[in-house]
Amino acid sequence: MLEFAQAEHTDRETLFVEVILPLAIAKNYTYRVPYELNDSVAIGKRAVVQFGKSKLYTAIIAGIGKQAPEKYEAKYLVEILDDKPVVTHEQLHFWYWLADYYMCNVGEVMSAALPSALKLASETKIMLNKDFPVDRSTLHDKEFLIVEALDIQPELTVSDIVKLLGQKQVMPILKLLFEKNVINISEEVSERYKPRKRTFITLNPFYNDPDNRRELFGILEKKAPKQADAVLAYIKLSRQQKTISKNELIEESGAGAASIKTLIEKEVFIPEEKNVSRLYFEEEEAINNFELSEQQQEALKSVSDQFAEKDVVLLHGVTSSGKTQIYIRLIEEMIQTGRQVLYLLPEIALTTHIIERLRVYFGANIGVYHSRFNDNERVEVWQKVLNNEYKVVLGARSSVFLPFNDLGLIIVDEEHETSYKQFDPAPRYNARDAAIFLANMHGGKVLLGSATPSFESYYNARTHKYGFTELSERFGGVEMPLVEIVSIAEETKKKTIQSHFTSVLIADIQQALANKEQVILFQNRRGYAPVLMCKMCAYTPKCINCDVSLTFHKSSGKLHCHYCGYKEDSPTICPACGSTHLEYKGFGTEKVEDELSLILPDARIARMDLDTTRSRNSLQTILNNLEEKKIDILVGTQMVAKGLDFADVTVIGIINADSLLKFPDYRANERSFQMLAQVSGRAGRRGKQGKVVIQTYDPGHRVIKQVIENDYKDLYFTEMTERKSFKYPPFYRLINLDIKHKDPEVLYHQAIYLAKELRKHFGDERVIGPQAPLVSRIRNFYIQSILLKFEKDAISINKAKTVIRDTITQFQTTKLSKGSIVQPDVDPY
DNA sequence: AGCACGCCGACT
DNA sequence: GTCGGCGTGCTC
Repeated sequence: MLEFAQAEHTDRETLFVEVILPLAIAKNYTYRVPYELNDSVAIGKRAVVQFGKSKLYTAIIAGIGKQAPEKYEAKYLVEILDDKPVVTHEQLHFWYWLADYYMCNVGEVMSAALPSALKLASETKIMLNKDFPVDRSTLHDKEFLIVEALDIQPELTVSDIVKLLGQKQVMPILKLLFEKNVINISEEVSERYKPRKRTFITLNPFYNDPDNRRELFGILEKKAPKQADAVLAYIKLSRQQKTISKNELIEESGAGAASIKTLIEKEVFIPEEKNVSRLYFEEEEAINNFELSEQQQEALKSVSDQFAEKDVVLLHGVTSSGKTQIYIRLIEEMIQTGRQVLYLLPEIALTTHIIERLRVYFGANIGVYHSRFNDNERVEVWQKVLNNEYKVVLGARSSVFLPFNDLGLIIVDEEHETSYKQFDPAPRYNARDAAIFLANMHGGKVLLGSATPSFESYYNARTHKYGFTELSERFGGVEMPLVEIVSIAEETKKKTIQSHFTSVLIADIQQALANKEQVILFQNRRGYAPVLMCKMCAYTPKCINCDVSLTFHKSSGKLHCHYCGYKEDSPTICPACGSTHLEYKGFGTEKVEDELSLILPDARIARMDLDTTRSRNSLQTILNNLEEKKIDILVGTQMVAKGLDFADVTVIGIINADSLLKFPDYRANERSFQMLAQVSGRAGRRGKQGKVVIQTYDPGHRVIKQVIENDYKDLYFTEMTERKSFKYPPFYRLINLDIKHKDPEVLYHQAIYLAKELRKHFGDERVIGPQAPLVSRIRNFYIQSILLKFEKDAISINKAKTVIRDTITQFQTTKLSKGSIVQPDVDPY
């Protein structure tokens, strides 16, 4: 990779640098260093270079050499932006590894890794930073000129500024302006992270004194009994919990918001706005009660012990078992040794106040890195990590790209979360896997934590590649929910089932509603009915692009394709035979919602799926309504399974578990299991016993049994190693490809050709497809993936990559295709 | 990623 | 006869 060694040099020599450009190009380019910059060049610094006819880019110096290139005349680099490298040698190593592993260009990795403010290019947009009004008299002439121009035209590109100043060297000026907070650089219009605020109430310490308090009551009881109630309620609540929100107080006391407001004005109550989260309640409790239980202590010790031998340990802890507390102890230990810690969380979890809590705990040592932070903030974190000012970084997947010097520990929380994998632009990396490589590079350790570990991590743990530790009890005496399996077949026979709801489920829902508790119903299909079928000729409308049956949506009255979004009007007569006997088969969330409202007309029912949450704030609104108890029953798809914790949800109903159980491949089965376990884990909190009702035609199904017994640890493993009846046995790897073409015919031929090539190299049994699985994966004019069978050491994924790479290159030269080929992506599962 | 070059269809 | 579509190839 780094072909040039760092050169010893004097002023007189001509130096050449090899730079990484933030573009999807296959190789690095060499530039000539002007004499006066000889002393400034260093690996990891940013250089501004002209690439192509007129474009300027910020590149990273990846190597320095003295040899002039033979085949071409190297251009001079324009300028060096940094005094000190902004990218470390380790990072460069990491970039190259990532590019190789995920089959993309280093430039693409660079693009993903650097905050955009560090990547000034000619088309980069410059704006005034409105948050920081700056005293303009302190600006130099040229800076002033830029600021004035921005007054007239709020958005300028770097090229505009080049024209404005009549000079090529503008980057250093812009860099300075950025550092002075005068300008913003290319801030994406993405939604800014808005923490959710809630008002908390504390009693003025003045009234902690018994005499003062008595006096207060004396006055209030006569003049304002409602206010007296509020104060009493506060005192009552303060015995049970540490923090009291305004809403809780209103509810407990029966006094109105006005009374509380008056008390605040009288300075009896002191309000405080705090960021709160609706997600991950367990974290709050975890950090408030900081005594490790016996089981936690054992788990902590077990993790530490295993780190002596293993680089990675999987911590499997059921929902609410208090994994966070173990993380905190480990972080503390690591900081004491002076090494850095990276705490990875899935995107959504980061909006929580776990950040706040950890700040309290670790002070200014902790940094947060988040895609919804703006660029100024991101660059700030970058610099502080580089300067070793942050010992702990809490971040989403992109924080694996931060310039760590000495990473001792990476915690990957909710290790199974798919949001760790980046899908859309290359590099299509999984931060969990990248983290393992990263830690390894630094000689650090990785702790993977999850209540429902991913298949592959479980496998690695069971084969002793990873260490393994378990937390099987909920923390703080919270009971596991009761799980009841109800046979749909039996209730149908006894005629006790109404629509899709068994008598057991209805009874539980009614009980919950009577107790003013809430219910979540899970149905893993959106829309009204997934299939429309002609009763006469069995015709079903299919998507013109994707060849899957179209789902009927009652809300739009149309048939939708859930793969590509194609829509058409729902026919009233069969297009094939003209019959009017069309039948909706199966059911989705829309139908569940519809029919439940007939059975329970008084219940307030809401639906949460992709259709109801598409618009900007709708998800927020639904969650708020649920929390404020404006919703009694929430019907939803997988969305309801993810991290939603509400104290008053006591009943979870799984309308039809079978839709989760009959998937043909292990990976889908893994997901079903996780889904069931995650949904079930939501029932009951804070002293309330939860209940899970699973409706199924197949009560004896293994997966269901495992859920009841909470014994899924063996499930994965047995599925992987023993069961032969699965269509795709273990050790198959899904290799994600990204071959694009507008003509599905061409794609089809490419798919077949690719499979043929792979067969030639790996033998018939190892390659699945192309006909069934591979071709069915052609969607939206992409070949998305191919399945390969990997038996332990039999073939390396690298060989497969090489073959795929070669074959795909051939596509461009053979008559097979005129299509453009996008970088393939190997999914390391 | 941009951008130029070049080869084919539909227009003032 | 040209304008403009995008397929292809190159950028140090």
